[in-house]
Amino acid sequence: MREEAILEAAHRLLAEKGFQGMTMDELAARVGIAKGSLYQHFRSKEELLGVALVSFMDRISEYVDSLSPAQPAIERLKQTYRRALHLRFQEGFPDIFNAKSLIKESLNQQPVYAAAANRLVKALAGLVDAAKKQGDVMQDIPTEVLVYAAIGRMRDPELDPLIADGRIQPEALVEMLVQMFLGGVVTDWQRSKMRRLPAQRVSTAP
Amino acid sequence: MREEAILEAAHRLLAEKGFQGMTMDELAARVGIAKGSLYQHFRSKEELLGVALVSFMDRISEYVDSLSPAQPAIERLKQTYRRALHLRFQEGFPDIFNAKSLIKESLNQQPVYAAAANRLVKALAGLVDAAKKQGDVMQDIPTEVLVYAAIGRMRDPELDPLIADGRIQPEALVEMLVQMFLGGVVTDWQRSKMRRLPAQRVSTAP
DNA sequence: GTCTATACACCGATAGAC
DNA sequence: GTCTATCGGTGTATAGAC
Repeated sequence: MREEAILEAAHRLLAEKGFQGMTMDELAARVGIAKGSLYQHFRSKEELLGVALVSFMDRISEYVDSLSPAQPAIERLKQTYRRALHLRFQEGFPDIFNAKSLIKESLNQQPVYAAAANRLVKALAGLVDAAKKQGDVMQDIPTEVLVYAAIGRMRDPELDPLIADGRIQPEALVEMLVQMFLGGVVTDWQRSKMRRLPAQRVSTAP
Repeated sequence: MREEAILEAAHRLLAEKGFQGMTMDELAARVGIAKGSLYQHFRSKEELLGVALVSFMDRISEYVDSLSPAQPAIERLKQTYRRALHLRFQEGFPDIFNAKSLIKESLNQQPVYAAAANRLVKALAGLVDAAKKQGDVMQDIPTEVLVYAAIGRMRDPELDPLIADGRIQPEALVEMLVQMFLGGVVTDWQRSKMRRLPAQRVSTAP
């Protein structure tokens, strides 16, 4: 399908340059069609962004759903994080949630986008909640904070210099990131000194 | 000084919309001067970006230098992270290192930018190395990976939805982020099961 | 559906008066 | 130095032929 080719090119371009940096000219050139033809498939650049993000988020949601529930949730969480990091280093990872962005409003007006975002957050929250119940994730950080932090860590654009300059291999970096996210950076001794956080509530989505 | 006002407005605008999204029209409007006048202080938008990032990075570097060396390095690291998070929630946190960006080259051609970036990385690396020597930070993650991860976590744009929707207070979130970055998210029991990483080397900067 | 051509708006940067 | 006015280039979107 032609639209799939457009979406894949858009996905890469979005990860590279962001929404503002991606131009319809360059996108058309990469796909190998005329710029005007893009508008036969998508009504606007913003709609194109929405559809591209949906297809990307669905890939992760489907991956979560594909994992066997027999596995401990913490393992599924770890696998999902690894999977997202591999996607990120292979193809890039677009800016899925950008609250302050100029385009947030137009994205939220696209029902398919809102649905896909909700599905992804729910899938990850399910993993986190299950891992908490199984005693593998700390209780004192609210699930929603963990979920958004996890999504942020899948993207982590600040790590690009290390990769781009060839100073570390992506495979090695993936395992370090897994350990940092799940286990933190301090030693056991130092960790035992950290005090528990007071219970905090996160209000539900508006 | 007029230039300080421009830089402060630019700093906020960059954090909100990024380099591409910031326009000289809007910047001039926020400062309250005409667009043409901007070019009396900065030769181009790219130069303006460079100077704005320098002043921002220097604030963090100076904060690190201001901390008493009598304190354990892990405490100084924690304080620096808290300080950066407060900056981030109050004023925003610009995209300091964006390797894939279109403007990376022009930034690296500005000696003041390269010097400030180097100073910031060195300051944080000093803290991390000292904390490692004092036995408070795990040895099996290279210092440079920790430094870039820390910078990324100071920015963490994916957390904005929680704040923007008023679902959690920034002060509460700061402490959660500190705990997550330093201590990770898993329980003690689960953490004891994580295997140590093989020793990895990160090659020096080119 | 795909193309070329073009309309229309915006943005970075400059010119020139005050 | 600051202003207004404007140039040149670029980007989104559309029109119309094939």
